[in-house]
Amino acid sequence: MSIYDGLNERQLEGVYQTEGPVLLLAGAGSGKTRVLTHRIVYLIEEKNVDPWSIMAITFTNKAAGEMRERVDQLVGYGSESIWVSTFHSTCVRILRRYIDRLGYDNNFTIYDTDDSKSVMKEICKKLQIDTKMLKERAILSAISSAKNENISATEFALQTVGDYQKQRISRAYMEYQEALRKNNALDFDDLLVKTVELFKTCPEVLQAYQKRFRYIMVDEYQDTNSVQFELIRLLADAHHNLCVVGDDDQSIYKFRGANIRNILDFEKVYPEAKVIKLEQNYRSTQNILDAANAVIANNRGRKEKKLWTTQGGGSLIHLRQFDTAYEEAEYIADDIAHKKKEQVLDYKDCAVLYRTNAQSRLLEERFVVEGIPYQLVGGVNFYARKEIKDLLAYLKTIDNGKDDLAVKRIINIPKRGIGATTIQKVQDYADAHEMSFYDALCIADRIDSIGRSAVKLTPFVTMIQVFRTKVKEYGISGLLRDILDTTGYIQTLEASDEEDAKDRIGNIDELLSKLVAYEEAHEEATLSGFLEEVALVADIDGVSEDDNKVLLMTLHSAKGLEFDYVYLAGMEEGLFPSYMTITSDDESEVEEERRLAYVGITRAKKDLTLTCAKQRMIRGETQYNDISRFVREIPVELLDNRPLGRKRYDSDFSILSDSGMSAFSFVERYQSMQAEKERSVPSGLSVNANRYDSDSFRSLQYHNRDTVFDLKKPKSRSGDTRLKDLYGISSGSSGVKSNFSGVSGLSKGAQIGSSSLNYVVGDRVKHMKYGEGTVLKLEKEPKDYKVTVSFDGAGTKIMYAGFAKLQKI
DNA sequence: CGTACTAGTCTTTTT
DNA sequence: GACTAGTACG
Repeated sequence: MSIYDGLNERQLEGVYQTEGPVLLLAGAGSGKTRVLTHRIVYLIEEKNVDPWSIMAITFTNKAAGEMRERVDQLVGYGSESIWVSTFHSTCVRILRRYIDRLGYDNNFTIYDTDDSKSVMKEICKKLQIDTKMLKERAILSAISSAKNENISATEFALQTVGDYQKQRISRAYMEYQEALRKNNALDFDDLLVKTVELFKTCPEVLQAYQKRFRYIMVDEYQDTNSVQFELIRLLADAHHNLCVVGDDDQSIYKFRGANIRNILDFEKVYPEAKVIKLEQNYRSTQNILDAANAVIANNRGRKEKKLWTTQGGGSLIHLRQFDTAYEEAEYIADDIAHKKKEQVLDYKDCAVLYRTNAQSRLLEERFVVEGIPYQLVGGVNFYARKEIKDLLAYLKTIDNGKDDLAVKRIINIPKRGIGATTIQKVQDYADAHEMSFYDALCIADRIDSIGRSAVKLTPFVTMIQVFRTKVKEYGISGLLRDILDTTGYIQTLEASDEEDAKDRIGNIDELLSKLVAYEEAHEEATLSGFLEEVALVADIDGVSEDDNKVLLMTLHSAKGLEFDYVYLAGMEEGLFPSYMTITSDDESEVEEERRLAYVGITRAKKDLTLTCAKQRMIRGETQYNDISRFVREIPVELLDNRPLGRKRYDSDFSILSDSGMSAFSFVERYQSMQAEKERSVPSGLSVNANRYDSDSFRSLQYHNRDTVFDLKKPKSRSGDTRLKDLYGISSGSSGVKSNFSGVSGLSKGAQIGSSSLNYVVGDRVKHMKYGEGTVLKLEKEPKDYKVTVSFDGAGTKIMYAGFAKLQKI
């Protein structure tokens, strides 16, 4: 009995085809990881390939660890010398050795998005870029896109002729790279770009790696960007033993530069490539696969694939719609709790997936209430928290004095009475003498302009120096303890009346344990090593299968994972697909969302539940969204529309009714109701309303939370009576300003705004985010008008007129 | 120099 | 609604 017996013919083909370029088109759940691990085992055991000359690139550290583990189980030796890691980690490893050849120090620091933003902020100030017109974020994302295409600052500059905006970005790009170089720092994209640059400028380095890596494998190939492709191409150039594994239907990272052409055009770049399709699915039931196939079939320009399984149909896909997002969360929590009680499932078999991180809050609250253990993946990164960033900045300063950003972050934390003016003076001096900020600090007593403030700076510098000398004695965890003691960071936190001081201290404890764990795992635990690991962790990396917890995460984070029970929450137009993509001119954006839906559906092994809410609060705004088009793309016979066994859900909307009404008849009914409403509202009514200052507005929103709107039974009929008669406000032809009294209970009083409603029911209007739409309804609220608009792209929304800032068109 | 409050922005997804 | 940057004031 051989270890390859369990593989099907196609999979074996992928295992045995070790030489030359191979494209493994692997549908979801088709066992691609199995092929990859067995391929590695085959290379080592049957082909006597030295594990040292095998490189495998995965998408996350977690995947890398799992692959190594699996190979370990099969081979039992040598797996530790296989180079398995992510693109970013791979590059860091190479750059740590050779980046001095590009004029950086080998102990460079890695900047996260926050760090980059701080740098960019200063640059904008320096270049006098009005960040209202051109946001730091926008500049950074332009730079990032350029880097993903391997376009350097100099090359970028060449493409800007005649485009003023681009020229500004180009200047900023130049300055940004210069600042990073000065700080001896690289951002995420630089890790890739600089490695490619290194290979191109130092052929001997490239050759050394080419010689070493005789077999290269890349997982999740559909999500590689142009630089990553370039990197792989360079590395594989000597032996051409490149095996890429991916699924074009699961390409979901276009927004960060992934180039789907990499996988679609693989055969063009490598005409001799062997293409193997894996279509047999070992993960899900036929019903789930049918749903996934049906949804993804709506995309164009894909490599035709159809997943199949020998498993039976399985249970139908559950579809539930609720009045509010609260009820949605309640249902999911209840359902899991119920099934757990019945011993149908264990917590760890479940995952709740959603489109946006913001959706996690309600779910979390509900899980807490019901006492269901859960783990949240993503959201605010642990290492992005303030207290953690502070302490990391200490470590960075001690590790790399050139990192001005880190030094400036902590120089006055905890408070040392060093203010912005002093910092600016030191910076000016550093600029004038072309030295780092920290070096200028060291000689602060000799800088005239600083004067008496130097007394405050010297102890800081001394402290850092002492840390540097002591780190060798007590190791890195000892260093952190010393930092905490010496600075009194925790005491300061305790003394502050901040509510979450306890949480923060808890986080610090966690950081400390992470340091200890790092020391235990690495014989030569260095500060740089730890900081690097920290910079490159993905949220998902912290997830362990041993914990018996329900996982909550975004669809993006769920890629590559599988669960018996999957809940896809928030299946609503405008949320998923997001209004950004619906309103975009680029049609391919909705296709990317559809791929995301495909990823979500195919995570489920046994049971899939789709939920949505009629009403949902997003960024303080109540939205009413239609059921997602992706749900409608699922053949109705795959969906259950029966009520659950428990009474309380029977009253859920019509899809749950005994009448056997399907989701589609629900949608139809919903639409006809919309149309009905449109007809019943009088037209030709023009109203001038007042706008309120932000104070009154806040209370409006608050009020809004407690109000349950119901599209079926409008609370107030804006129907037959003219608004002005009803509410005693003057109305008239558009453009006439009017006051309206009778607003009470507002602390600052409702100021009479200058804007007015110049649209009426039936008018076409434009919204900043949702684009164009038709006004369906205007309702008077105590403090503002509630406007119902059916947007062409983004569905129907109810919003407050004062907030929505609708333009008549 | 430190604070407390205000106004503005925002997120769709992340190595 | 949540968070952050900016500002006015002590």
